[in-house]
Amino acid sequence: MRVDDEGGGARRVPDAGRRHALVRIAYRHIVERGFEGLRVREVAREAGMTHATLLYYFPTKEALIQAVVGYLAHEFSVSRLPDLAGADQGALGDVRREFADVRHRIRTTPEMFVVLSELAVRSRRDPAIAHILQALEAGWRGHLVDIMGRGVADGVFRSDLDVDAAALALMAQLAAIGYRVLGPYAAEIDHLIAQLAAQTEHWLTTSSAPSPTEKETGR
Amino acid sequence: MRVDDEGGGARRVPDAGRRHALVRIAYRHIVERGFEGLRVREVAREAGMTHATLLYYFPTKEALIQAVVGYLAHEFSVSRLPDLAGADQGALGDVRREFADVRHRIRTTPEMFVVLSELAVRSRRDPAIAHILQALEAGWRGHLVDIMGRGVADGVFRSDLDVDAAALALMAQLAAIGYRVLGPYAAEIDHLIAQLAAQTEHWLTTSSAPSPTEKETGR
Amino acid sequence: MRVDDEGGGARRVPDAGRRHALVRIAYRHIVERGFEGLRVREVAREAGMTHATLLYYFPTKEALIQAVVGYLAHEFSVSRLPDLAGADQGALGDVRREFADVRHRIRTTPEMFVVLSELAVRSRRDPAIAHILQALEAGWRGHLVDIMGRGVADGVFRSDLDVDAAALALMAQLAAIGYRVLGPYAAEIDHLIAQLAAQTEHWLTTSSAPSPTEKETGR
Amino acid sequence: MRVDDEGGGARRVPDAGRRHALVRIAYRHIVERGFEGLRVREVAREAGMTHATLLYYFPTKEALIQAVVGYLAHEFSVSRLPDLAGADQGALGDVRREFADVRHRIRTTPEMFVVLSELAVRSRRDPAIAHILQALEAGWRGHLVDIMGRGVADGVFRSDLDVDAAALALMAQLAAIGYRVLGPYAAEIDHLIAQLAAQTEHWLTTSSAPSPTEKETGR
DNA sequence: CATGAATGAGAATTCATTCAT
DNA sequence: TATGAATGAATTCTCATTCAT
Repeated sequence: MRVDDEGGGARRVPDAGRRHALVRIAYRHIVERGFEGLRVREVAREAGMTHATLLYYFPTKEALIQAVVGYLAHEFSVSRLPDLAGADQGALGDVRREFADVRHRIRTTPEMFVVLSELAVRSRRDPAIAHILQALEAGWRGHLVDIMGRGVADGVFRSDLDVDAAALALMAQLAAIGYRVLGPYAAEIDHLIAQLAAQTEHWLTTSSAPSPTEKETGR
Repeated sequence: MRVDDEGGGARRVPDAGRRHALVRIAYRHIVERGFEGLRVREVAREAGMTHATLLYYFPTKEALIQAVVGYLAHEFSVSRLPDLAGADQGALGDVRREFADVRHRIRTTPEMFVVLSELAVRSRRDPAIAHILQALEAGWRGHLVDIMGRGVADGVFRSDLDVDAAALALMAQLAAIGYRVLGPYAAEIDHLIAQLAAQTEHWLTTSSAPSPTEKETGR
Repeated sequence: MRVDDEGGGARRVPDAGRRHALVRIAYRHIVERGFEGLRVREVAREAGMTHATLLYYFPTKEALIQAVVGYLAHEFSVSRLPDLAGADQGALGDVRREFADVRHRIRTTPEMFVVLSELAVRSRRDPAIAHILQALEAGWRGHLVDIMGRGVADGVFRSDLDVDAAALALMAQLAAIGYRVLGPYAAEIDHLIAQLAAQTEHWLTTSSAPSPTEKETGR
Repeated sequence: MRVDDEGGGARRVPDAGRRHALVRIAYRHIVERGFEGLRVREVAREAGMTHATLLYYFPTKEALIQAVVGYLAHEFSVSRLPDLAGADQGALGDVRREFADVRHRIRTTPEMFVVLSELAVRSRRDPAIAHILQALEAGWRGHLVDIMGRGVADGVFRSDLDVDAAALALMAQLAAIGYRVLGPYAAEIDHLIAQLAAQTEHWLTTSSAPSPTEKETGR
């Protein structure tokens, strides 16, 4: 279980390296056993140290969790589809890309959504987590609002689009897709994404003729 | 703290009453502190008994949790909007009703969604919960597929509608709404519902030819 | 597991009957799970009553155990080989009969030895049990001393026999046979009995020529 | 897991020492209160630590018990009478030595028999204990068979001796002596030992012909 | 007689955390 | 840095016993 790795060079792994290793292990543990199943002893052992040493790097379990959350936030932002070289796709392309992104994430790093939902649940009781999650969402939302605004400005989206509402709806749908990774419908994820993408696109690109239905949903 | 409660008769409710009270208290605790924060001692104390007595009613903590899950499932099914007396609403009306239902639930029993998401997270590790949740979703999905099929048959929905995909998408959207109860966007829930409802309706009722023409038939 | 037995006659089993049933069940439980595994609830359930009712018959678990001990003592005394009609066997016959008895008991009611050894262990901490066991042994020992005395008087046994020591040794050997029921040598019990019987008889019936070895065992 | 134990140095005995101390205390507790009376809290307290610390050394109560059993097995094998320097005693001497051993053990470490009988009772439900006990007995039995065989080969024991049966009988007798430590006849142990030794020797050394003649060869 | 309900006094075990070295 | 040792606070669960009805 020891990690004697590095051969000759600088003898000991510097602070950051060990910390990072611990965070990644903790991350994986949360994926596998959930938040309530996270044990500092286990994480430490897997990292080749005792729990006492782990608590040297992270003075408290909470601190470790915070680091995991930070790690997740970072991973989330770098896990988008690599940019299609240069080409500007326009607002519609950007929306499509959002769906493509979520599909890409589900394919490459599905555990991310597992942690994300654990986090979402936990955020209700943990303000620190709530704060980070909120920041994440706020940034994303702004991004979507931008896209919507651009789409309207470019005449690609319907002129009467409620930019905020559309962004909100898109975000909710994309999130909903992520939550499905967990459930028994994982196999149908691609269908779901295609369907939601089609519906969204259809809505966004329909010309403005106002249908009377839109305002009457509730009873 | 005693719960000599309800009923009209005279005798003490011997079993079911106490059990039910315990389940409701446990339910509330899960809402407030999450699954991992559920403590039999706390629940028992709040019910005016010792934890030993609680374990008399529920031989194990797990049994209590199962009862809570059962309670939730039941509550979920009875928490729909009361039926609009007799009147058949048609498929479109049924879809609208789904959105209305979710809004109604969010207004009257928002905690339900809290427990539901705790459950969803927990179901990944607890087969018993996974099973119940799955049954719940399967039933719901069948219901939505029915609606979609009826809508197509009645000519109210587009003739080329992918019934299964549409149901799946609708379910995801409705769930997405529920998940939002937790987050910081609670205030915008109504907007979100309206938007998703509009988009969905728009998609469903568009005639097959990708023309901008919209036809509205439902009442 | 219910014990609805008796058909029409006197409706309820009188005190003694129920008590006896409970004792027998408890006895069996001790055989199967040992003293520390005895649970009043289990015994009661098997008797078709609640533990509260059992504690009505036996005010305390200890009282139930005492009753079991009494039952055992009684069973032990009636479990001897049925008398060989009338015929007086003489002292040697009596000794043989002791060995035959122990073999008979092992064949017919081996559990008795299980309980007996549980009891023996427990008697070290429970004076009440110790007392009963002691009475049992004292009676038995007296019986053996009688036999030995008679054997010497009749000239069947060696004239220099230490009656007390011989009785003590015989008792110890017979008990040792019983203890073997538990262990892995159960299959060899018959050999063991035969061997010990032969050795004992040989000793008892050897003529008195005093061998110098007898006094030099210890170092 | 470190084993820096005692040598001569200065350091505190880090691991083995404490563990050993705990085992000895537990051993004593079993002697005094039996297996069912063993409480980790008590043992820990007596060792000057909290029960949590004890469970640091022995992750489970069962582990502690196993250690006690191991300790007993070890103690049992070293508790024999110290060898009479060099001198070969012959088979008869070996048999005598067995009796002398049991007397020695009863004098110096009578508790051993207490634990042994607790163990014997418990072994019926605990395969781990059964296994150890069995190994102990098997080894002992082999030893006795050896002695018997040698005795016959050397012409010291009767030529028609059933070596296996005699060993079995001897083992049972020696065990019988041990069991007596518990009971109220402790005072007579020496008589018992002498008597059984005499009977055994008498049997072993009688010449084959069922004649009353006795021949003594051993020193 | 009989019982359902309630309870208290433990029991073992878990786990994050502290601390001297 | 790193760790072994120690701990306390909590947690679930067990079980004999009590008691009102």
